[in-house]
Amino acid sequence: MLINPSENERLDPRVRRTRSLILTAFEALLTEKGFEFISVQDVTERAQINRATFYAHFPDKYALLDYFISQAFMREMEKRTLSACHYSPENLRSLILAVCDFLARLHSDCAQPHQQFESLAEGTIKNILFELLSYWLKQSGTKISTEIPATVAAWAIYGLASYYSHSKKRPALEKFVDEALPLVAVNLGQFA
Amino acid sequence: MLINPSENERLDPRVRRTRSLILTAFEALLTEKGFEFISVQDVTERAQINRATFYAHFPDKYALLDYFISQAFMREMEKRTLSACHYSPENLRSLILAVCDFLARLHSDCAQPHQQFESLAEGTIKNILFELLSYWLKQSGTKISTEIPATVAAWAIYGLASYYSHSKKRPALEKFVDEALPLVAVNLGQFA
DNA sequence: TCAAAAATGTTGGATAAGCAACACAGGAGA
DNA sequence: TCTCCTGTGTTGCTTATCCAACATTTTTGA
Repeated sequence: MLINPSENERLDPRVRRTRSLILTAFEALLTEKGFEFISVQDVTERAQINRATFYAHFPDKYALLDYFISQAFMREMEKRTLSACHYSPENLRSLILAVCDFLARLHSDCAQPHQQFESLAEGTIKNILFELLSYWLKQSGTKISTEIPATVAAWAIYGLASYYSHSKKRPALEKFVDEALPLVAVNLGQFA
Repeated sequence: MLINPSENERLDPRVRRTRSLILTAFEALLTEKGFEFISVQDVTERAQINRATFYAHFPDKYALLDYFISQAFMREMEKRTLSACHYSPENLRSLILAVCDFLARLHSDCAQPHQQFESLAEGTIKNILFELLSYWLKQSGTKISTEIPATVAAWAIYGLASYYSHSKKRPALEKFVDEALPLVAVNLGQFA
């Protein structure tokens, strides 16, 4: 529901190709040097596209990062079949697992994740989480506004994942999540 | 000399990309099914380009095969530094080795190399050989026309490679070439 | 043998990508 | 300070690609 697969398919093939070239180049550069050291020129040279073409798709490199994170995160959620779903404790558990996993991998894949990079990623991911949780809650036909509980849960989940992915010696993921799950579930369960 | 590297670089980036997409798709299809079973649609679908775009580059799939073989063969010759060169017995030996190698690999990489495929490839490769040998002979400033000796040698070399690549149990390549070399060398040596 | 389906080439008009040039902003170094 | 250099956005114009539609052939299979 968050992703519209047909939208992507009915896009002009040239647009699809260009975006994909940009994303691939950007991903490679992220593993090589920090986000702050990547210039638009770097990306366009690596992607073998014209610089003007880049600006036809993204206002600047920050928008590209946002798009990159969104794509990667949503693809991950799709893979775990969480996007077209509803609330349940099991689904919530899978979701938290997925976010922890994603964030941990993001940090290990990207060279020197710096402050700027982190906070941009955080905003993007929390937005998607908020949308997803709102969707879940609306599915269960609650009469109350979903905004508050979705916000609380989105922040809580991201906080857990951030804590997990930054821990020096990461605890066993499953155990960590099982311990944290009830705290988030109690906030959502009463609305769903 | 046979290849003009700058020509490829000053090409429109979109053209380079499209050709490369077509070649990659075609190569993959060749390993999967025989040339005769590959349609233009197959290629354009795999390459994710419009069918009309294909026809803007190649008149039909036979022209594509020609281009494909030329590219691959010339790249192979470039790699062995035979293209910008002159005649000498050692160079001739390397050349024969390269052709045998190329043809043998071509036959093992492509699914069911059929009659049509073979004769098209043969024509393309012999043309390139002819150009290369002519260039070699002209380098040595001979006064006599290079056409006859270049033709004889091109056919002889291709014949050797064809024989080699079709033999049931292929003899040791080096030994095979060393045995054949003098026969070709005697035809070229007197003109260079 | 015949009709349906699939592949081939071609066309005109729409659109994305490329290019060269520009003004501008920041940083490095003399 | 001044200049040089590199990166940023933007623009008008050109060109390659896309698309939908069409008439033909070729293949299929009933």
